[in-house]
Amino acid sequence: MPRKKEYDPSEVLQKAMYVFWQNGYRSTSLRMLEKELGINQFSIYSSFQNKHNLFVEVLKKYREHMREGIVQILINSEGDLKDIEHFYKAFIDAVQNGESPNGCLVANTAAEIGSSDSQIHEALKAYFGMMEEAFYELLRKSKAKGQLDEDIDPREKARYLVTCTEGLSLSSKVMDESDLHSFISSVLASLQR
Amino acid sequence: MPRKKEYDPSEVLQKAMYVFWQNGYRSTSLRMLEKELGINQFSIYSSFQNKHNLFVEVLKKYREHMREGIVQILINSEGDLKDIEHFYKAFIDAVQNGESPNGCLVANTAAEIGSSDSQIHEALKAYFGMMEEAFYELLRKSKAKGQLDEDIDPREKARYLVTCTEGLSLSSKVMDESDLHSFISSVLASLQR
DNA sequence: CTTATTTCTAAGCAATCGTTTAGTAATGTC
DNA sequence: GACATTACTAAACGATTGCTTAGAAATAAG
Repeated sequence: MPRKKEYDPSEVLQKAMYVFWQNGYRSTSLRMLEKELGINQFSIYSSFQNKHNLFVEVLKKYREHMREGIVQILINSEGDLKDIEHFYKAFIDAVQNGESPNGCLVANTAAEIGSSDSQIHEALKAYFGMMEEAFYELLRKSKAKGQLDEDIDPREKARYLVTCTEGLSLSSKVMDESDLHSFISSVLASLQR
Repeated sequence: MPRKKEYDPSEVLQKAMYVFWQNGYRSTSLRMLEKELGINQFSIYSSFQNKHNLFVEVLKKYREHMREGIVQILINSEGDLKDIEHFYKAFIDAVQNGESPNGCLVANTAAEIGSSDSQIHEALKAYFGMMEEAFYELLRKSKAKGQLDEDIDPREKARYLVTCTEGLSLSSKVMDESDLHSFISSVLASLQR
């Protein structure tokens, strides 16, 4: 009976992710989305309810995007600490070559919205949790191999590395590339004492 | 000849700083400023030209605010690495007790604006430079005292600590307090190997 | 072909945005 | 006290915001 959608909501969500990523939540207008997604405002509302809900969906999509992207470097690692360096360098590279056009979407959203919106806050925590697990598993394997000192707590260090990642995202907007690489060296050195 | 201003532009600037700090650049409207500053929109424009210029002035004010505030812990230090811990804890405390209501204004602005606006970008770099110098002088003294390892480059570590500060600001919006303190421990440990 | 259902286009809603302007009030000099 | 100069109030500017709606177009079952 019904008429078929002329667009794929999943594709549209991906495009929306990049628009929000580039401009931030509040500065992204429905007119911009309408234009970039190639669909009418009505269709956005019928598929995603409203701007806020669309953004929450975008944050979930971003988590998957990262998990299936450069975070694979951590997930596929067998516990070599060098892989943490590879991950950070891949992050900087993605920022520089335009793949991650505006740093980390979660870092930007944490700065913009923080904990004032519970749904968004939950999405941010979920992303942090995903990153923490990726780092934790790597550190755990590394410790099992004996590459990581016995007195180091992988859980604590995993959280430390998450915060360092967000710091790196911020600094990538202010410092030059050499400073960012030097930051990575410092972080790595703090694991290999 | 002229009529006198009924407000102190410096006081007004300080109030504006808190409004932008709380809400971010784009989400702060002139109606909000009008209300919080207690002066008319016309007066804002006659004293500060426009919203953008007011914000640039606010960023300069914020740098002074921080330098004369908790950054004094670093500046007054005689090279004890414990003072870095004191500084970070004071930062978290200020976030928690509402003194720094919304983390670090510079971190938030870096996430929101980044390098897309040259005047704002310059103000961010100036803030980073101020923080770097504060950390650098502390580390230099610490090295002179022999508290810091010989093979550590104070300049590199100072930049490392700046990025950690910004990361801490971001994480303070997502993680709980115990995680933040554990982050501080990890950062401190990375200096005292 | 008719009909029920859904999606589309495109216009429009009130509210708010940054900024400006017209007119009035206050000040100090002559 | 007249006059030039500045700061005030308050209204208004066009543009843009998130969101809604009226009506036409498309689909598939009967």
